[in-house]
Amino acid sequence: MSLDDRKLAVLRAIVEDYVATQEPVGSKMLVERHQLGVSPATVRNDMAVLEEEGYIRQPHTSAGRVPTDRGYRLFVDRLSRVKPLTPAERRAIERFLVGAVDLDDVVHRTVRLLAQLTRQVAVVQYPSLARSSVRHLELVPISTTRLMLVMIVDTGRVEQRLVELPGPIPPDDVIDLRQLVNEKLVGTRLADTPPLVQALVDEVSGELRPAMITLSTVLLETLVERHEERIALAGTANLTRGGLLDFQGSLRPILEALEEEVVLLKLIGEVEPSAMRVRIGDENEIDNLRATSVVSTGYGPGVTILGGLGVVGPTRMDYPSTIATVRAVARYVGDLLAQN
Amino acid sequence: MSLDDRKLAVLRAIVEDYVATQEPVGSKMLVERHQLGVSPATVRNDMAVLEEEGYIRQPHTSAGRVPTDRGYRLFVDRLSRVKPLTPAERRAIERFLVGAVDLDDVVHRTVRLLAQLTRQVAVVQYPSLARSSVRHLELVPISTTRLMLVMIVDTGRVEQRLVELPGPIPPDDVIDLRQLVNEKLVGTRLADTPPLVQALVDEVSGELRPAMITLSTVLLETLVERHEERIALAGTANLTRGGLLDFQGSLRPILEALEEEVVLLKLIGEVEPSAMRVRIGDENEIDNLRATSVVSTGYGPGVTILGGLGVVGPTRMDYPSTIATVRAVARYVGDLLAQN
DNA sequence: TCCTGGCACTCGACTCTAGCGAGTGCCAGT
DNA sequence: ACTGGCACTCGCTAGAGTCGAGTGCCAGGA
Repeated sequence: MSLDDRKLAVLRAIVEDYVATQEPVGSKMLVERHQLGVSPATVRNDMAVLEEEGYIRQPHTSAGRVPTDRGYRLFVDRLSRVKPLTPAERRAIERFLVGAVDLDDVVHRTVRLLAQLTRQVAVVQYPSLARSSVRHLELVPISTTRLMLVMIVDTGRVEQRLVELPGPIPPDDVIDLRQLVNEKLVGTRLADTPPLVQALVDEVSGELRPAMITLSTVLLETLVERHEERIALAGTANLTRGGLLDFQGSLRPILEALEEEVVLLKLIGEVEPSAMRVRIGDENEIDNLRATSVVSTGYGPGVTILGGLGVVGPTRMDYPSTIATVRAVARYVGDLLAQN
Repeated sequence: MSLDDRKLAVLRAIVEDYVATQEPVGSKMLVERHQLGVSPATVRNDMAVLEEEGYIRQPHTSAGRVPTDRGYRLFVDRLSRVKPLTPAERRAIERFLVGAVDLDDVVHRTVRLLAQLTRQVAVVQYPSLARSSVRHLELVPISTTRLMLVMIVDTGRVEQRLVELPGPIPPDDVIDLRQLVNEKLVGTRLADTPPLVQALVDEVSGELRPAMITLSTVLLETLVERHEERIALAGTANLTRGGLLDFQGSLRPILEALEEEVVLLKLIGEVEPSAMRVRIGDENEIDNLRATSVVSTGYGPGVTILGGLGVVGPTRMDYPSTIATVRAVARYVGDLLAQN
């Protein structure tokens, strides 16, 4: 059975009112606040149908209705238009991000901005290494048997790792090594480097070889195995808004989930290019976040995706605004990084 | 009026019981659980005195007593011995920190370890730049007018900044610049570099000079002005332990405070070498943390201090254990970094 | 066929009262 | 100086009563 237009309008009204007031909404209130053109009794009948279909539910008999996850889903998919940002918000984004001096700074400012604008928990992934390319590799001798490998990628990220060599190595050899790896690897995307690193080892012979083998191991580790994804988080204090009404009293599982980088990456990491992803309540794979909704997207210059960002909040959130804000911030950050 | 031994014993018992049970403790319970050798009535008299002196208070007439901040202070200063760690804890520390591959890894593991052992919010400052010394400076050309400055310090931290040159610069000049700054600055403590940087500028003449001036500005900024302190945080979920009893229901101000790096630095930054600092409730300078206690200390190899670390929890915390754990972790991390 | 006004009913939220009991302060006695 | 006894306080809990928002259903009307 499909829902007619009025029923959809009723659902929309319920979602909007509930998001605004945070209280179950009844038929009378509804006709008062929205011009539905029908009587409360009619609305009640519609509500009964909506409830049967699983879009809304009653917290207890004889209280108003509350949207279910399914109701929010329908609302997001078919009943809402993305709200355009206010000029003030637009200005806030620019003001906040102008003047960032390095990548760390950009990411930190972004995550705080997002938390502030949406009044929710914001998550921003650093540009993913796998999708970046090598700009420069530096080898700094620490002692005769130890090097520090510093890798600079085109998004501005810098990774370092200690290399324990199998034996002492003269300074000149370090210079040779540096030149070799730079020649072969600079400019390539990190996802494409593993075979090149292998080729590099095969090419080298003589006394440099053992050092190169060790170095290549560390390189591969840095590039691929330990996927060095980094994440910034802000706005956890926003979880306490609305008292204990959201999240039925226990912030615990949510805070726990937000501390796991792996979990966060899962939340905002697997993004289809430039698409918004909205996960409502039970749709989340992570059990601890079944009481929340996650709005996320990828960012990057043009169609390239460097990383993900998004917000986590109560299922009872203002989806149109949140989606608009997340999208706008993602676009802005993407462009900003493109200027690099 | 000074307190006799029994009154102190009573205070100690009250603190211990309250920390354990989280409930106001009455005279009867007290004599049952601790061998005080006197009757409840006597204890009541002692309690009356302790209350008059401001060490304990009654939540309401005819409930048990609860320690005040002042009571905890006396307890920490004079009534408790630092509890030695259990072998299990000691093992946990080693197991957790062995196998850290780089500085980031060390800090992350440390902060999680600390949060887990104390079951509170843990804060760890990255080794302070000011107290480290330069190991290597690298200049990577990004374009003809842009360089990336990468500074590696002896604690393993790596900082990068973009340098916008006043005009194009040939590759050879970059090499000269690199050599110059490395010659002069490698090995010096960052706190001592500003005059050296100045001297460097004065020494250079010719076409290199404008580039060197810009570079020196960025260097000084990185070294001093933007004090690039970094902080890691973990265990915020522990704030929700004990339901809403601690922090009288509102985590908000605490979460807000913990999101401010400046605030965190103030908390654990200004440490006297190897001394433990305990701030109880109202003793905290930060208003949002007046309901919490902070246990912190510095860490570093030997007597050198590289940074601070500590935990934030309810005033009602197990001070002896917490202090022991914080101290042990600080020592261990200090030694670990010394091996670098 | 669809909508509406009316009506009886449900049930959570709030208020009020009474009783319980842990805990206290005080006092007289040892 | 300590103790046992006693009257008192007051938060907590349980139960009863009331209120009212909101519902489902039904009969009548467009």
